[in-house]
Amino acid sequence: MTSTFAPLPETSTADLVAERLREAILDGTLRPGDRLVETDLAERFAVSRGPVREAIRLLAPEGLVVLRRNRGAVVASPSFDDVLEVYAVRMSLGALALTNAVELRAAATPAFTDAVRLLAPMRDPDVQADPQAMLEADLAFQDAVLSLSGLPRISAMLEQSARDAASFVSLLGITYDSTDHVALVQRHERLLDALSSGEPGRAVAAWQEHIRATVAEFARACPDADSARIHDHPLARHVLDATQEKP
Amino acid sequence: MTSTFAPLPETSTADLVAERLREAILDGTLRPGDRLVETDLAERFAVSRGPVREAIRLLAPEGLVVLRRNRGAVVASPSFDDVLEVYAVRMSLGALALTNAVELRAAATPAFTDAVRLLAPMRDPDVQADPQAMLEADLAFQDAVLSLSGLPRISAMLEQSARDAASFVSLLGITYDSTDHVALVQRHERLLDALSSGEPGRAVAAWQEHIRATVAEFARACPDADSARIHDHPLARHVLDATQEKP
DNA sequence: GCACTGTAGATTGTCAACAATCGTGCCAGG
DNA sequence: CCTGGCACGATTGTTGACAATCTACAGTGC
Repeated sequence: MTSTFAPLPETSTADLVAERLREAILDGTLRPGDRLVETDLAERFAVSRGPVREAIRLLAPEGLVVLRRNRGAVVASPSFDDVLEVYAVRMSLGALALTNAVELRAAATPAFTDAVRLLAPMRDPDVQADPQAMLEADLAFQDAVLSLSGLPRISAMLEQSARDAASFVSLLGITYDSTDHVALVQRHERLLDALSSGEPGRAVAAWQEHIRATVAEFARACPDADSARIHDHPLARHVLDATQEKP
Repeated sequence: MTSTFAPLPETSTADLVAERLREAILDGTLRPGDRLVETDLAERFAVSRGPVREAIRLLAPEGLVVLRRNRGAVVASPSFDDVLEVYAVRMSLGALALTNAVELRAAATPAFTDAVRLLAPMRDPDVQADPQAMLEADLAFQDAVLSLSGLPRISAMLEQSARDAASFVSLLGITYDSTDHVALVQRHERLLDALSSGEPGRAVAAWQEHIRATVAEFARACPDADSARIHDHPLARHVLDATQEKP
């Protein structure tokens, strides 16, 4: 195993608290609008207010909570417009990343093999049965593929947008019941094929198709967005129509 | 003025300290690799370590400092690769934002008039003589134009990337001596014209041309990047060549 | 002379108490 | 009945002290 002697994770108490809070928000224990009271959380986690405060400040730039001076923090309440924006960013930067990956001949690298391997869990029925696990496997795969770009900053932004997207699932009350896992895996396979082909255009097209399908699924499952009005949003053209404008 | 009754700035001590540190980094008082010792800073600003610590944590996600557990924070040392990445993001998301702005008929809004007004300071010889002031005026104008998209998240990301770009100027030791201010203002004017024309393609093209010129200027002035090797970087095609790939 | 271990000083991580601020409910006045 | 001021409780903002950790340097054994 190459990762056995990798640098240890640098986890402070604040990081641990932040991680717990993230989980609580993502699994629905904490719901949009809920207040995060430093004193309460400090008592529950059996630490002082310092690390808790730091943890909350850590979640703010991630978009999971919103801070208001002297009034504490509350769990964020995103709208469907946010979903469209995040996926528009994802489509745009993803295209950039994948083009770069192709130009780097990423398909021939060990990192590519690792990415291919990450698709395996998504075919596992046990994983498919657990929405949370499925979501995490999906995220891990997409992060790995997009990291093939060799662009650290852009990869980090894409990972952030992936976490945003994941948080929308719980914050908007998406129900994952009959999601078509097979189609999802197939889209990922097509993406890998396109990367192997060495044609940037094919990779970008596969990516855009994936985003389009994901947003469409979101729109169907999201109680907030009545499907009729979605197409009024200017961004809908970008993230729902397969064809994109040319410069 | 529309902003007279905007919400008051919610400035805590930590925000003030962060602002001072930002200035210190941006004007070169603090240089890449310099350590930020909480005790020292607390004493200088005449506050306790708490707010200083929080301020440093605030600068970390902005990319101005890097944190290492139990070892404090140091001022970031970006490379020219970072410049290319940031401008690639800027080109990509800017195209998205401007397309949206055109589709919203932004040219007919008061916000557009405000943006036009922001160009005036950049023609002022006094401002042009002060690189710092010129940079800020440029940033304010670009932020205003890109905000016409009506996409809050994407506008925020673009503002962040603009701050990143500004920080590179000092962190990479760019010398601003003979920058062609006239050409810069002309590019901005062309961008406004394109927005008024109502053709998304023209706005995007003007934007890409602006990014291309900016990066080229960066490459010329940056002592770190020997111009010969820049074009080896895969991103160079995107941010230096005017033509972009089609999906 | 070299590699390793142990200690000292500096610095960060954490804590608990104090001060400042906000929201709520009550009460007087119109 | 509604409006405006006031006090109280709850919560955040800030502080200084203590504990844990890191880096550098000196000392020990080979």
